[in-house]
Amino acid sequence: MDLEARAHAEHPEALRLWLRLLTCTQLIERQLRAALREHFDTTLPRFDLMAQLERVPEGLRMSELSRRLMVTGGNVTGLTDQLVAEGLVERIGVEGDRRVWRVRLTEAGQRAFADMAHAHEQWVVQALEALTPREVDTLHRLLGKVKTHVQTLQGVATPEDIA
Amino acid sequence: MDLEARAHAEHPEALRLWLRLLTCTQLIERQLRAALREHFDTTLPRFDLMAQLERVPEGLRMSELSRRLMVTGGNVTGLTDQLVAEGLVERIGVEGDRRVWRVRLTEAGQRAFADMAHAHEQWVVQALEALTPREVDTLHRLLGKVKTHVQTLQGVATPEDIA
DNA sequence: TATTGTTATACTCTATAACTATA
DNA sequence: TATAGTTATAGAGTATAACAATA
Repeated sequence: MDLEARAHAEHPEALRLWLRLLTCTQLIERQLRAALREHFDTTLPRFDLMAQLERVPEGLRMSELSRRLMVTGGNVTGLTDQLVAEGLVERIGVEGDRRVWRVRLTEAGQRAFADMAHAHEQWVVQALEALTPREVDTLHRLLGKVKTHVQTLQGVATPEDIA
Repeated sequence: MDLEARAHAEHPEALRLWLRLLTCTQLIERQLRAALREHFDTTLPRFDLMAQLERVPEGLRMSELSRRLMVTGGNVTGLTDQLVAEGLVERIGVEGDRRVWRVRLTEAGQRAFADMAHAHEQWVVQALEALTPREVDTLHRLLGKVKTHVQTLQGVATPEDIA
């Protein structure tokens, strides 16, 4: 358990920070995946897709889901197909452009998501409970700088990006 | 590009922090994967395996690599096989126990890793260049608290964990 | 012609479990 | 019997590219 081994060289502080960032994220993500699997028989990408829909009751088109989840269109089709088969989301035609779908949570999907989101939140809170509220704030702010910079580097340009 | 959508509920600060942590890590990791692929035709797990070996010239046994990389044994066998086929690492028998191997970098592997590590470091430095040295320090320290706590929760208990 | 979404396919990464060979 | 490592297999998760329908 020490992924933090890639350190060496001229900027050891930056490298060490990156490796610690990666380790923390992996530890928490692994736990969340396992817990979602165990308690709700679902996966993180499916949870994320539902989380996007939960914020937009009227639904999102496939291309918008693809952009927000940062995955290609084919994957969104696959995830959506699964969730439709389970009755958690539905595709609704958009009048005026018959190529486009709005995807939205069904009522069952809303109920299921509420349960999952509640448990998910508790797992996250537990993982981060070593930090004081002030430290949570500081971390959030500093990571915000990193996020903005990296997005600029990668030319993502998402003014409508929230949080 | 806004994975940071799962927020809501009773502890929105913790959730927001987790989602930002995840977004930052994914953005950087994606870029590193793409760059390793493009410039060195390799992958992050292979790079990580070589990074572990670079610190231990005499080599590590398969089980130790498995522990350090946080993946199961079968995966280490597969990664090692690939790297052996390319002449970057070698398996050496251990006298006294014929079940055990020491895996270590070959000379070619050392040279290849030095190149990759140098480029890798520059990519990381660039991703984190929005932070002052002091902020890098703060982030590293706060994430250290998270890491320790999560490892305790998961019962990992790794006193020999470095960094 | 361009765009939206789907299909087909393949590759990386990972886990589990059965297996071989030593101890 | 227990341990070190391997093999076999399966399933996420993701990407690319060709495709159909519609604009």
